[in-house]
Amino acid sequence: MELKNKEIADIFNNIAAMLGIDNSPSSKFEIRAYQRAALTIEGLQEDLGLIYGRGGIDALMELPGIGKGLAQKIEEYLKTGRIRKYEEMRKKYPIDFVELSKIEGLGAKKIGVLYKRLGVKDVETLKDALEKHKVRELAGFGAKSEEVLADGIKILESSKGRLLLGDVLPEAESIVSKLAGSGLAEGVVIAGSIRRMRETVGDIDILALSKSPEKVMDFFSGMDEVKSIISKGPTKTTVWLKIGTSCDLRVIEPDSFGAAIQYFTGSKNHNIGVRTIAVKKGYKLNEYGLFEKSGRLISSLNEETIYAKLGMQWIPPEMREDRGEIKLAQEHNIPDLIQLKDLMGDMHTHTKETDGMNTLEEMAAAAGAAGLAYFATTNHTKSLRVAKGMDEKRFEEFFKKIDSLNEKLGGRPTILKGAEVDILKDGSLDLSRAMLEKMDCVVAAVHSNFNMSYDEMTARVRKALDTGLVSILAHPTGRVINQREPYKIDLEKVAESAERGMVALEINSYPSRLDLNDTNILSLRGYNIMFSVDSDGHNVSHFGFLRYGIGTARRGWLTKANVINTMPLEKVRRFLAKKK
DNA sequence: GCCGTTTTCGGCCCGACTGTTTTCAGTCG
Repeated sequence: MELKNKEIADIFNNIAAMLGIDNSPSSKFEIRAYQRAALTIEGLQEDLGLIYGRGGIDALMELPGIGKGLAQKIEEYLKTGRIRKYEEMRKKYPIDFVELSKIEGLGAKKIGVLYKRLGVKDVETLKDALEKHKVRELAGFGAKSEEVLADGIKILESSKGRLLLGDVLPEAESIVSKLAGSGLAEGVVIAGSIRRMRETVGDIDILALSKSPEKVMDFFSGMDEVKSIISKGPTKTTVWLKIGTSCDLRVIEPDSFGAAIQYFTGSKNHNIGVRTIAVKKGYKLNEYGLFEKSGRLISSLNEETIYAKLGMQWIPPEMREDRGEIKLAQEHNIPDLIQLKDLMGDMHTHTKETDGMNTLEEMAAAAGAAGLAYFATTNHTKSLRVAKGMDEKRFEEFFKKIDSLNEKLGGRPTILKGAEVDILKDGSLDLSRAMLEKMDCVVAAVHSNFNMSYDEMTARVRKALDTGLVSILAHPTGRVINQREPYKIDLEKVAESAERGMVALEINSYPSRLDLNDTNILSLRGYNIMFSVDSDGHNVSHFGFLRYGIGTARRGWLTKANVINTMPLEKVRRFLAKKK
């Protein structure tokens, strides 16, 4: 997330917490408004400063849950670096709510009591109070509370925050398959942010259908993956996993499947939107079904019917972020999103010749096994010395190998000749024009001098695209999740060049990249540009990353027609040759 | 503080689990 966005979301969450302590009845909904806005901002990833720069207060007010009051507070923060109302409130409660709230079981009310009675304002002062056993003396707290809080602090300190989808999804699938194999459940599925294919995951949500919930919960809480049990009941159990995240299991009657999976998939703001529509129609929607006021069940078995009874089209999970999809579903204009099976090729892969782990032959076999009809090998170029980047001579040699292997394979799959050519500091490309013109697929990327100004970086990349030699711009923002911020670049200006020069923008499927991300893609909807969903595979297993890139493309509302590597080989060759 | 096919006031999603309680508030998702 963009840094400013996190700061503003934290401030809104802090304000919500402070309002929560004071407990006036009218503030109940004000609290919810601040929390909802914070959630919206946390999910944005596009910089609020950019949005504000584009359209001012009005652009901010278009964001769901942000009205005039909050838009003005965001403006104040962007301009002055502070929000006066917040600083006033901080004088009364100088507490780090955001940090303290991360402790399981600790919310605004309890934090307020701990502050007023014991002066607790951050994790350190809480630890001190716990060690002196002062917490158990407070009304509403006991010895057990001290134990739970101490455990919560340990978990918080060992937690790494949100984990990569690419790390968590395989773990979730393993848990699901064990639960399904137990014979205790009729069905087990993944819900939550994993089903929505968010790039990072805060916890794992699993839904099981069973008529003997207690047995399922016993099996689940006893699994090898589990480190400790946070709470356990017949319909809901939460555990902490050894991989460093929590996992919720909800067990539900098979008849309620549709209502349950809809509810547990979220997002929270999407559900609030859908439930509000239900209320307006005089219904009630919960995880057990859609009901009339009288309590009569209208629908519960599948998601499609529930959305239909609310006058909506079914909404793919990846779109359920309260970003306009509810209105679209009411108008029956939900796009037919791209699917993994639509991919016919992969335009960005590496081999042992540079920093890949496998030979060309091994990569070809793996691409074929992954169901691809073609793939481009795009090794690094000479300037990238750490990756043993290749010069013109080595590319000539390597391409001879491709010719002979292509002959041998007879198109199963077809290997395209390419390079991931460095865009140098001055915007020139790291191979000769003559060499690049010989290639089927030129992927260009920035791998150095990340700290340029907004204008310099934008000009650098546009200069490269404007050569007419580039087929695809790889990982266009350069961000690496939890490691490196995106470099400063004007994607709209880049999109102008891409549109003019028939350059596809990459959705890099590497789990730590996923670049462009969903919000980048959505922000470029006004441009007539194509995308390329690529693995950036460095070994044979990395073709499996493509599902994460497809998830991101779906979160960006893309269809098959927006993505070049859904085309059959001859058609994609025409695109690469820049012929319409 | 947000929001509008009940539109500028008067509503605002809904249920499970826990600990400390004797009927519920706080927390979470």
